[in-house]
Amino acid sequence: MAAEYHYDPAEIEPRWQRVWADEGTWEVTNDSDDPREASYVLVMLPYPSGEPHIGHLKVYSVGDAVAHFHRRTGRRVLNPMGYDAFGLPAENHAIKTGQHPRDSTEAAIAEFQRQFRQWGLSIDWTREFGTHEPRVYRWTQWIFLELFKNGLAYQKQAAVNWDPVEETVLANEQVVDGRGERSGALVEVRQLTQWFFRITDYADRLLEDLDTIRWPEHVKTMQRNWIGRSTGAEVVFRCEDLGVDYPVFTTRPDTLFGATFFVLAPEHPDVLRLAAGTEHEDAVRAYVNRALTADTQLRGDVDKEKTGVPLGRTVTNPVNGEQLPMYVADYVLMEYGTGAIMAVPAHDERDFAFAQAFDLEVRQVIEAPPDTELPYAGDGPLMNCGPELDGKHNREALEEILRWLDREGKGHASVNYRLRDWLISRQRYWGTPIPIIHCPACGAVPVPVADLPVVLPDVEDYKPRGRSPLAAAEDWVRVACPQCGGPAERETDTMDTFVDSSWYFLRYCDAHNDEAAWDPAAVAMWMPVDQYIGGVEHAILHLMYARFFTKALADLGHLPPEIQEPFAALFTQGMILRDGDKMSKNKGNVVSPKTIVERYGADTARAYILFIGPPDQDADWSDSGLEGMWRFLGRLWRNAAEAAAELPDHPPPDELGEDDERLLRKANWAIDKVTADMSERFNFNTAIAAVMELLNEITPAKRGDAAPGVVRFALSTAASLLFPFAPHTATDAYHLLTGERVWEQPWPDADPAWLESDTFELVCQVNGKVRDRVVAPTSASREELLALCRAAPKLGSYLDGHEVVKEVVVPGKLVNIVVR
RNA sequence: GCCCGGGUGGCCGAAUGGCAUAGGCGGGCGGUCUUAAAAACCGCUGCUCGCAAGAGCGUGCGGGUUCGAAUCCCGCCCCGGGCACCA
Repeated sequence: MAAEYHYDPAEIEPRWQRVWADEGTWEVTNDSDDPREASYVLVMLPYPSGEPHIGHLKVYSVGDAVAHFHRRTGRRVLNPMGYDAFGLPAENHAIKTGQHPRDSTEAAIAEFQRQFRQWGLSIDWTREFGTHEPRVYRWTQWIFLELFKNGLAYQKQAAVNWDPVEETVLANEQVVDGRGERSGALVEVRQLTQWFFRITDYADRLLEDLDTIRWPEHVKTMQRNWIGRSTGAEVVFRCEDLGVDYPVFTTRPDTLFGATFFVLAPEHPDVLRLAAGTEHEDAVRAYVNRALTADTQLRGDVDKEKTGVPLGRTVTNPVNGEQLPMYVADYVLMEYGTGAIMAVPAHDERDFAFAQAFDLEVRQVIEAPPDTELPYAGDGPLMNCGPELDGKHNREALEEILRWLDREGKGHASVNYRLRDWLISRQRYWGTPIPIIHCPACGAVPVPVADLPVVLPDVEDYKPRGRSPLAAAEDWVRVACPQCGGPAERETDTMDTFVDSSWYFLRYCDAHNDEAAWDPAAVAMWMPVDQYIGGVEHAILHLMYARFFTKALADLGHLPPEIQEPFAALFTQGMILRDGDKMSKNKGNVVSPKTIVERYGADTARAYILFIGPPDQDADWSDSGLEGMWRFLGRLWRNAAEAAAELPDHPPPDELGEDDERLLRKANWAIDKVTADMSERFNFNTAIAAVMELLNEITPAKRGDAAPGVVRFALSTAASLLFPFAPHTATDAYHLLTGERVWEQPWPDADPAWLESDTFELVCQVNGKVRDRVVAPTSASREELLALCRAAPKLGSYLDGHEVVKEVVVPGKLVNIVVR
């Protein structure tokens, strides 16, 4: 090919980006007269720090491919961008350098904006915002107040997770294996008064509605496990000495007759009172002190030996009146159930371990299969439960016992959840201020909506000192109570940044509204998000919180009631690794998108990252793989440029030759393949491979005598199909060939006539092994196919002298002759 | 321990009951261009045996179902992820 056709992305890419920017090509209005179907394609908003990394390049390449495909298949697409701008890294940076977090964050945002434009992303930039802008967090505060006024935001004193490094409390979801998610520091338990959102009210709906959304199954499973719904019963055990009732939660009321002891958590408020005056008082006090100060990580270890101390008291088993000895032990958790359990060592592993350690009775009440050792947690007929129950299947007996407990007032059916309320206050500076005023006379008073936003004041010292840095802004803190006018103080904690990201997708629908957080009509037009894309690391935190917000806001009448879920479909993309390792500055194995885009152009980078493998899986970065994509895009563009310049622009001839037909068939096959890969799954890698195959057929060496019009059609089809992955190169190639703008063209339709052929290659098998291939007419009957196969040249020696046992014919594919 | 994924040429991967290895990368061989080399571009290339024609082998391991298995079933091994004293 002539050398004068030189692929130059440095010239091509900015040229088209300018057209898109000048014409506002990717902007959409909220005009409800637009007849096209609305499609909301959203990638999780980035946390702006430093500059974009390779993960950003991947996730936005995926999002952009989906957005382009939706547009060209006739939908009008909302594809917005914003920044999750509050958060600890910027604040920690401020502590170190004194630079205001706003300044470092906005510098990062500027760099993200610059690179996103360089990547040619098809974003509607008119809707852009950062969550740190007062015009935005004003409405974050408004949502807080709506939740507060409706009892969904509340303050309580509770044992909370304190991160000693970040010097703030954390939500349960942000504690992983007993350590702060960000800092990695062992979390301490502190009794503090904090703000919570009542997400537990929504546990059942969060669980049930998982069935209504198209999310990866493993993400749904993680959410189900996190919600952790268990059904069972609350049963009351009475301590006669003190005259106090102790309810327990159990999933196995059918094993009540097997209870042989009773355990309270060390944090249980009655522990010391129960032990008082008994011989165990000192031992109990010592045990409780040790348990409360011990490392929460160690305490949670499954393999840890069971420890505990007797309380010297008993409780009455309601079903048989037996007196069960009471213990305090740290394997019982205060946060779950009632902080007390009935122990059934024969049928629970943990109770069994404790009984072994303390030499307590193990009473079997459910028959186990032969050769099964205790503890046995499975089902079976009851035993040792008295004549009325013995022999009954435990599941049946469970219902009966429940009815009996209910009748006697000793218990009732009950449901428990692992999910806890969402702790949202943070003793940190760089976040949305909680719009509450504490008045000695009136209590916690909401800031009047007219006074929003409560603007984050500037402070000198960002370092948290066990309280929020905002507490130092005394002029800001001191304020008149909106209710009584008396002296009062502002709440100085800020909100968890996950609050900001729990509603940002609603704001995109109506980003410039100064009268309200959004116009319900705008939200009704776009929501729910048709395709959400992001990292699987948000499977619980962000994705659960956003679902909760959506349901709560719908309940409060701020969203159309039918919008119960924010994200109708979710795609989670895998990570880009280097030599099998995560990229990190420490390891020095970071690939910078900036370097790649500068050297090869955005299209090579974007298309390569989509071609590297299935996008939901982790993939290993390869520099030479990137070179391969560079060669492919160059080849496509040069072929297009050459054809545009040198082949006459005639329509395909009426009389098609063999090469014309082959090329037309391949082009239509590629249309069909790419369309299926894009609409049914996210198979960008195989879609791009199909365009490569098509191009391989078009190159001058392969195309033979194909007519110019056919070559031009095949090339422009290749460019058209490649557009979602390499928009600049595809646009330029298409424009050279046709003079048209590819993004204004509808997605190509495969012509069914070219998807089929008059003949096919019949595979001829003997005993399941391929022995020959012959050309067969597509219309051939079973008998004709069999005859063709028997006549295949290489089959003779396999059939001669053998008895034919069976013949299998698969039309369009193969014939298998079974011989003996 | 429990629950999900996954294991295919030298490497990334394609194929979800019917031609194993599409597409890409790398190496090798050959070619075009060049005085020559490099670069670029084009072609061939799973393994073993064979001069060749060809034959055999081949999807983590062992069994099974089937005319036919990478694909379905049973039992293992290994890797990744999630959960884990939640009664």
